[in-house]
Amino acid sequence: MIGLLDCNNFYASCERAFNPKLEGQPIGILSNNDGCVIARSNELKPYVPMGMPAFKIPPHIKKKITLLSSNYELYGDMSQRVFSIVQEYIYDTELYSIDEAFLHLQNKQNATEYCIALRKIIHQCTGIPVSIGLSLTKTLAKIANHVAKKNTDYQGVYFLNPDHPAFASILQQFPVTEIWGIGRRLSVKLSNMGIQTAWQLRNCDAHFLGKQFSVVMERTILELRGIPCIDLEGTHTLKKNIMTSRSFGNATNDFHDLEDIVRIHASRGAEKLRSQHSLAQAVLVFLKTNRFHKIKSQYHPSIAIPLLYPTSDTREIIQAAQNGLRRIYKKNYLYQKAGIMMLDIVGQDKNQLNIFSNTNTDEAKKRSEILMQTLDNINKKMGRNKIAFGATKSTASWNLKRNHLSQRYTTRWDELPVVKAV
DNA sequence: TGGGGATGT
DNA sequence: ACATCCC
Repeated sequence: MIGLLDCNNFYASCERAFNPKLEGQPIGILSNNDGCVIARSNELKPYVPMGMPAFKIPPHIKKKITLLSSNYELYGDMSQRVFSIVQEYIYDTELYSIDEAFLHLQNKQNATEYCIALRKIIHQCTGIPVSIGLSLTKTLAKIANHVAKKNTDYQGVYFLNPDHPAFASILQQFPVTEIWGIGRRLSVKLSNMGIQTAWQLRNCDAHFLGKQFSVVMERTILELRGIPCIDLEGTHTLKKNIMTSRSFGNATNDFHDLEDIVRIHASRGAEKLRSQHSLAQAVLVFLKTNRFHKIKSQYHPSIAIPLLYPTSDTREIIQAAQNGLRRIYKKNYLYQKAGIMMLDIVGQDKNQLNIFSNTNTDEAKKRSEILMQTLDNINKKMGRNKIAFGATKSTASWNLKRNHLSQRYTTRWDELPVVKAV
């Protein structure tokens, strides 16, 4: 039995857990740089569609609602609290996103009751409401989760049983657009073929549509029939690419700004590599101008710099990234975004010696490992970027815009919630 | 007017 | 070296 646990309106619920005044209010959380609405409380949903840019919200609506900058430090910590409880009660879990986890439930008989109890504990300990969908496959568990959220009769847990008579009618009412793995583009194509509901897709020729679209489509159809094709992924599955990027608060064409930015992303990328015990064989650097400025000329360059040997050493990754930056930078453009990607990732055991390199001797390799480990340990203990390569002004104009940030209630001593006894 | 991925051509 | 698709 597969479960999908999903926190309800997660970001909004995190804000409410520490600010009860927001209870029952229409609130929205904004993306980085206070750009788009990326999370909404139920009360906001009728007024503001998902993903709407903040500047497009009509003023008379804006007056009546609360918009907050995203506070990932808070959400990340609350996420850990929720899932550490989940993992106390369920051994086999896959953390799928900041607010979702797939669960593998051994005992089919009492799964629903067990999940109802788990849900209560999570709410009691964290203040976060969650919904749990149960079924035979991940794709069906996702649908079950929608049912659990929509229908208040179920106490937040619903078991979608393919053998139950209700199964067909639930899938008949479920639009293809909302199926996990079917997005806007695909649902338009399916709609043109006359396929509009999950039930219709379930009854299609999986092999034929697999050829027409992709293996992903084929698996989705089989999963809709209750045949598991997508396993739970353990923490051991290595990422094949690692990207870190960010849009700027203000566009810039200053080369030194871009060097700072690329260095920060390269350091972060190297950290991510080390945290999954892998090495990259190439680093890709990219820049982007603002794609919404139709009039100004656009430039979206990228370049992949091969590394001499697989590495996760911050210094070498920074070197490569800055070489790449130098080669793609042109001063006549205003850049809005920059980032790096780690490519051709391999396991740490692939760190073979290279006879052509005097920086990859056994001795140098050991020293690099010790240095990086020390760096990671200090930053883990003292806070991200406590120790870094090169200094960066914290007032730089390209820094994130976050004008409506709430307190980081759970991770900063000076931002703890204050209780007043009257 | 977001960030992070996988996969296709 | 992109482009497309998805969450």
